[in-house]
Amino acid sequence: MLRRGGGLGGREKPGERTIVTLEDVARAAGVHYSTVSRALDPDTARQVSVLTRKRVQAVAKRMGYQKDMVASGLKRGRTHTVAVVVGDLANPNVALMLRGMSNRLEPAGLMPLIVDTQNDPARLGRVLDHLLSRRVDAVIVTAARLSDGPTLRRIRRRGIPVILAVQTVPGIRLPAFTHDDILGGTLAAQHLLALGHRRVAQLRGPADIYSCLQRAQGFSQTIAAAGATEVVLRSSGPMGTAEEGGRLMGQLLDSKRPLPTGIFAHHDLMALGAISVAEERGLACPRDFSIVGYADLPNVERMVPPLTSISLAREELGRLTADVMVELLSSAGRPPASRKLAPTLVVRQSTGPPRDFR
Amino acid sequence: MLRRGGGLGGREKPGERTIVTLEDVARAAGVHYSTVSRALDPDTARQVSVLTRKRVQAVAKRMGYQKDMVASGLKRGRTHTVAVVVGDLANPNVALMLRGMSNRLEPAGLMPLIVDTQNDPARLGRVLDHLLSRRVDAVIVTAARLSDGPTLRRIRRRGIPVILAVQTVPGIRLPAFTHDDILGGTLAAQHLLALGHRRVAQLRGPADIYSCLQRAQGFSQTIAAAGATEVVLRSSGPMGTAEEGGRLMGQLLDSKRPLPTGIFAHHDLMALGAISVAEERGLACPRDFSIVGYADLPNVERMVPPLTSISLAREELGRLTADVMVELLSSAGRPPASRKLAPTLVVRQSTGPPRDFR
DNA sequence: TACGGCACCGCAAACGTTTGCGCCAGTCGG
DNA sequence: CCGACTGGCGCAAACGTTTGCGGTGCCGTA
Repeated sequence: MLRRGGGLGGREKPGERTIVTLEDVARAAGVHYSTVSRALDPDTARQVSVLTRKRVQAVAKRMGYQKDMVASGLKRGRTHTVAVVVGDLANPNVALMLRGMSNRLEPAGLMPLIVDTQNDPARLGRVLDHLLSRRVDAVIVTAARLSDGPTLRRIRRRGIPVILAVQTVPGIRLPAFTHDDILGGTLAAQHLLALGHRRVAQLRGPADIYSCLQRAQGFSQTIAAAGATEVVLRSSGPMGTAEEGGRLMGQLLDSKRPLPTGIFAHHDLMALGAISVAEERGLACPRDFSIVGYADLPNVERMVPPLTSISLAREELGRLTADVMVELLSSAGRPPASRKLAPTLVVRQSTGPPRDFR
Repeated sequence: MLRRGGGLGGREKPGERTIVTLEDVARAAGVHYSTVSRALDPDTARQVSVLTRKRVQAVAKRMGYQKDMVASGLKRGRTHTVAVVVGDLANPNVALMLRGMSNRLEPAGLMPLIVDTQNDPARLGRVLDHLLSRRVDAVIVTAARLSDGPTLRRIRRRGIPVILAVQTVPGIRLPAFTHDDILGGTLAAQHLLALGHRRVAQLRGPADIYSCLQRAQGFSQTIAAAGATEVVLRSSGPMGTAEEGGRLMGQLLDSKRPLPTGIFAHHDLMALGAISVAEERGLACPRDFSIVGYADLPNVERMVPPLTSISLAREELGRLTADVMVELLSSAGRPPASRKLAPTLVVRQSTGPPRDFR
């Protein structure tokens, strides 16, 4: 029985923290500790006779032995740990995806190491270096910006599996699991067109986020194909805040052109911010303009008005990514293929037929 | 230079994953690897002459050496890792607190291991065992239920520091950082009383969550002291869902007694669910009844009606807890004292003066 | 009886780092 | 000029696990 000092958590007693090692179990069971190691690992258990195996397992259980994953990690070079880099933990989108991911990683014995870059691209490199020094088995990056290509390639050269989720970077040779944002933009456009809108606006998210480019592309090309006119407002600030949405809406209202009747915001919060600003100026949604959001945030159906939005399967995306990672780490297999999840349009009350009023 | 196989992340090349060890650096610098170890650790750097120290540091940097935290952890018995057990990652309350916590732990070189019990009390024990086998330096439990006392005591006996956050358990000898929920309940009651409500109801959260008991206590005793009458509805389901709130509101409306004019819900979502159900029956808030929520969820001010709520300093609580943990782990100090953060009342439009209507 | 084969188990070397100990060459005081 | 001391560094033993290798016994067959 080995004792370590140092710990205290409310009471102070010298030399608490006793940990049971293989050797302790071995002594108690009257075998060599290598035998204990074999008896307790399902993969090698058949190398020891049924008799001693049972005995060792019983003793181990009685003594409360638990494998030291740190020592095991050092020896095997596998820590059963995967780094998950997120842009903002408090983003409900991210949180839901993490939940889906955790639910699949944990049963497989993999522990996610969740780190938050706080949407600061500069932190990605530092954070990844730190994670590598912790010898993570793999990395999942959910917050890749367009400028992160070099950093991602550098990590890949370290030889550990890297998977992208939610966000990807064009031209990078890494498996990516994302939402089909072109489709998302297309759905938004089709919905507005079907309602009869011919003059639309787009409130774009940051230009260094690929999914925003995709949303824009899907939307714009569908609008253009229908021969409708579109005005584009570009956000420069952080991703999807109500303030940004309000600011862009303000710009739209300040312009001399007639207000578009249909608006596509790249994020629900942007849509909500836009609605607030419009209401301050006496415009009502959906009476004076329709707006469709993106990401389908929780409780957005309880807002006023309940927001028509593009719904993303976030937990599902997390689960999918995790499943692929588990598969990749267990069977040393071929690199997995990227996949896109189809978003769906959820129609609520922020959209309706246009009413020309100017 | 040491090579390990196995990794692949999109490309397959045998024997990538090269990692630079102390020995590699030592060879390149012409010293023993123990000297390298000392030269690179600020605490021991003065044991090596300035000359070789500079040289070793330069070589290490040039070769891209990074300390293997796994090996270091094994040797030192300190993994610079703290377990953070949460009840539900996707809960915005939790996510914000985690953000606050991460922001303070990471600069101190501590990595949070976030695990989600999915509000399943039975998982707490298993999850903690797993974390202990990963040799975490400390544990922060943010999801303690009343029934978790024995499990928590068991972990504490393992000798590593345990701190409670958000939720605590009465009578346990562990430092806890929580919101002052008695005060929260009191504030809600005072607000309703000040508006003139004399007949109030309380939609309680689960009975095995201490903070709900505290909210109830603060509310009820304030109401009673004012001589007003209160009816209590008890939730049996999971914590703070809109469905639970709606169900309890239904019970309230079904009872023969006149509807209380002021309602205190133990969670914003419960309040929202209650409002929905009431509206289905033709009652409007705040015209027919006032309601005050709890936790002040993000965007709740954009709901209809904007919810009067008890606001909690979530990020602050996370930061505070993390700061204490950092202090506790660095200077092997005395056990820290518990602290309570004061919530505040945020008045919006779901509360107003009563209007007797039956 | 001899011997190949096999099942079971012990031995010891790793994995990469930390650290007590001890050696060596200086330096300084006596 | 000698002893004690000290700064700088190497040596090697840990930390707890995994695992190739080799050594026992035992069985079966020749």
